[in-house]
Order: sequence, then structure tokens, then C-alpha cells
Amino acid sequence: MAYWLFKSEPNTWGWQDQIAKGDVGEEWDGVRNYQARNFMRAMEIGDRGFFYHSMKEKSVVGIVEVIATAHPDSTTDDPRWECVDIKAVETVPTPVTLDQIKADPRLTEMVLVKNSRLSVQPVTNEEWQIVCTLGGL
DNA sequence: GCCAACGTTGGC
DNA sequence: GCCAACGTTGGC
Repeated sequence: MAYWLFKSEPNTWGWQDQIAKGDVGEEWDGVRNYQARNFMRAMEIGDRGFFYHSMKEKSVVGIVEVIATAHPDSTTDDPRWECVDIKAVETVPTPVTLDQIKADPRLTEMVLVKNSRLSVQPVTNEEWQIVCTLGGL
């Protein structure tokens, strides 16, 4: 099983919106970036991901699970863009802030730190464990 | 709200 | 195919 990170601006689509969808989940649509799309193509059902709030909050606030592999993005006719479906699994008890991640010497290689603009990112097993611990899981 | 960084677009 | 111009993102 692989781990990922999904980044969203809470004003556009936040953790509360994701929770509201329950087990039905929701398309992670609107991605218009090849790197991000390629990561989504690599995802498998059951993969887990962090749900990250950008902008004001800048923290990992939830855990999601991939429930559908890559399929055409319903928000565009452009066949280049695809998306996966994800559902909320659990809320991180203590959101892990970007400051915390940057301050941890074990997490300096995270894509979140190195390429903050990428909206869908891979997370290593080690990084997953560390961030989960920081979040109180 | 500003601006740096990045990715994409389009003219040549 | 290169590269300048532009738009967008997201940290500060």
C-alpha cells in the first residue's frame, strides 16, 4: 500500500466537505498538472493519503482512502485530465502544521517542503509514520 | 496582500 | 524545439 498527500484550499474544498461525503467519497477533480495526475494514475484502491489544508491553516487535518482508481475528470472534456475518488477515514486529533513538518529534521525531504505547489504528492512510509505520530494517531 | 516560484502556453 | 510571457499557487 502506498501513501499520498492531497492538498486543498479549505475555502474551495475542505476537510469538513470531505467528511460530509461519508463513505460515498468524492472525486479529487480539478487537477490540471501532469505530475499530480501521474501520481493519481499510480494510486490503487486502499491506498491512504493525508488531507492537507493550504493557505491559512497549512496543516495535515485528516486521513483519506482511495476508493476508485484514476478515471476521466468529470469537470472537463479534456481527455488529458483524470482523477481518483477518495473518502474520509479519520480526523487527525492534533493537526500537524507545516511549521512542525519543517522543524522536524526527519521530514526535510517531504515533497510538501521541497515543492509546496504540487497538489498531489507521494509520501514515504517513514514520513507517514512520523506525521501520524505527530498528529496523535 | 504581496511576490517568488513554478508550470503552461504560444510565437518564432 | 526554444524561450519569453503569462497565469496560478501558496508561503510569508
